[in-house]
Amino acid sequence: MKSLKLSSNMEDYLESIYNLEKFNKVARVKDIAQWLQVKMPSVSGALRVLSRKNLIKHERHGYVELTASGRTIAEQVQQKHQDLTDFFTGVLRINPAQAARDACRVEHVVSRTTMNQIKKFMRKSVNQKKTKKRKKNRYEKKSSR
Amino acid sequence: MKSLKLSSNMEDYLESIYNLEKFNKVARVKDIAQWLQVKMPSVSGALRVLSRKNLIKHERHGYVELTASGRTIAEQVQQKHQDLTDFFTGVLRINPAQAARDACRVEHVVSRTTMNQIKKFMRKSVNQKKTKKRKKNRYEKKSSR
DNA sequence: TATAATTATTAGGTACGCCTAACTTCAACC
DNA sequence: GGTTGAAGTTAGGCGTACCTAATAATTATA
Repeated sequence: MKSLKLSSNMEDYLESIYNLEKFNKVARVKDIAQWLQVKMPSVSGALRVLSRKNLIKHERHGYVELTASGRTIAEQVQQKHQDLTDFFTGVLRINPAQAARDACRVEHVVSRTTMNQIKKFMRKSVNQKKTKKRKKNRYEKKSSR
Repeated sequence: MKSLKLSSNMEDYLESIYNLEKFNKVARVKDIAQWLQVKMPSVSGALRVLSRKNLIKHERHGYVELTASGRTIAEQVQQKHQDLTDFFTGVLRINPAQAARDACRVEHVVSRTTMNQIKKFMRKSVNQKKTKKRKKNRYEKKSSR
């Protein structure tokens, strides 16, 4: 590994490789470009940087693969993405498309502290909803008799 | 005005000028640099850009002033900042310092839609708290008799 | 297997945003 | 009124991240 802190953009590249490996089995330059809405030369450049940091393995004209450390980072970003999306749709009632767009940008700038509180909040609000549901059901049963 | 969409960085410059005008009466290059943790030449460069977009007025070696349209943008960003900070501290229970840091970064990437839902959510949760408080108070009175 | 189409890379250029070093302007003080 | 220190600017350079155009490698097809 070279430097520690990764730019938002490099995180995006890792995340897209992670997703492509998951959905397409393999990640290719063209697919990464399409996923991130950039041109292929931009991907080539980024892959060189990520290779030097030992976050991916990439041989000329070959598939792109995450290394163990690359995967770890990708999973962390991906997890933030998922948690933020859930929070935006489930708590803030934002439509899924917009929630995904916001998550994509927020995931790179939000602190660990805040992510933890978001998750804590969601656990709490899930419990509250369950309680409400139980109450509501009881009420409905009563009134339907 | 030249182009419409402003970069995060330029928004930061506007916001800092806005805050300095508010707290120091006037905004100077040196203070902006200090506020944003950059060097003075970076500020000079940014001010040239903002001038060309008619968002600030700035004469060589003089104070920096927001124009009407610059002020409008600065206020919008500042408002987002405030709302996010309130949300982070009030709803997510994040400590003020961390909340401010997160707000600084999130304010540039979060959508209008999401900001609106955040505000809606806060209004709702304020009402719930009031209700809870009323209930609690009633309960306390009862049990203290 | 030669050719065509697709995929990937390299070369070179742009924009942004930061920096240091060197210079200018301003204000304050002797 | 000249000197000096602080504030501000300009010049020039660096890193990131994108692009187009040209070239190379690979894969598919006739």
